[in-house]
Amino acid sequence: MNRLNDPGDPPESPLEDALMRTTFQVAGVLSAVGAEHNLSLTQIRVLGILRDRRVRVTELADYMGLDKSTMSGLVERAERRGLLARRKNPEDRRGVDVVITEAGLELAAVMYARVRELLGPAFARLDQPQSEQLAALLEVFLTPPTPNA
Amino acid sequence: MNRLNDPGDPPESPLEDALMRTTFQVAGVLSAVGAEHNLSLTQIRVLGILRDRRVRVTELADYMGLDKSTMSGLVERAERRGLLARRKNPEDRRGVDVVITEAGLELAAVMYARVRELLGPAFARLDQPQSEQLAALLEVFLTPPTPNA
DNA sequence: TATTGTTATACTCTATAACTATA
DNA sequence: TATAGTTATAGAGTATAACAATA
Repeated sequence: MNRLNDPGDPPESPLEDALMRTTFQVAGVLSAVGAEHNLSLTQIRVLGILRDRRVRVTELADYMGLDKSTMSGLVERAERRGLLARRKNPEDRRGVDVVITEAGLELAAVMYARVRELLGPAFARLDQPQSEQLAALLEVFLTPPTPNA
Repeated sequence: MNRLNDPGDPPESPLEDALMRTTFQVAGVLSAVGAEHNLSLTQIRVLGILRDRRVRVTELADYMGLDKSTMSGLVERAERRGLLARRKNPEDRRGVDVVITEAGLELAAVMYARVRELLGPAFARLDQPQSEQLAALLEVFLTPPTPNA
């Protein structure tokens, strides 16, 4: 919006601006839903990733851009709550696989349904062709880098 | 368009899916850029908001969906680093306004430029009409609720 | 009485460094 | 030697509860 210092500071484009606001809005909804279940945004993402995958601790840490020690703690606390479990990796005896439990799956389903509910009004402002187009454009935007949950 | 409880766990729509991934991607870039300067995503957002506004502690907390005590701590740590400052509110002697400093503005500019740099390749995959269309569709999506930074 | 902001407390999240057990 | 994971530590982020100052 405003540019107090100009040097090498290109004005934000409408797209950049909209993208930032969208990010904070969606992240805000995710955080709010997580808070209803005492889960952080990070934990929500972990559950989301593990819904259909069994991954090793380090793999998960790299995937999310966190240190392995951070992931150790995240897994430990989620395991204590019965949402995840650790399994020995059958091929590498150093390795630990992380899997989601039934309770974890159920909680993930509840939360993602709630996210859909909260985001519903925003989605409702787009008609079918617009939704498809937005999804398609976001896919282009996302294409190669950083696969996410 | 929204499926609340459909016990069979409604499949995510392509749009929902793309939106989640976009959120985590952009948030990831913001976090990474913040990490280069020892700033959290939250602090980045605070700086972003204060770039063109002077707001009270509680107002800022409500705006970001955080408790006022949390905001107190955030402001305190950012102030200690010289990025923000507290000012007495002239109209209400209980009130404290938070303002960004010159150093804070400079750091914000540096970080947002870096974000643009990192997101550049993704933007580059969209031609001009596509960029405009994506921005327009996101605006529709964002329209009424939760104003953000 | 109600509101504004801070502080005390108790967690979670996070990275760094050091450690172990494998490989 | 190198990698996988854990633990110890320290600091930031977060909410709840209690508080002082002001309204």
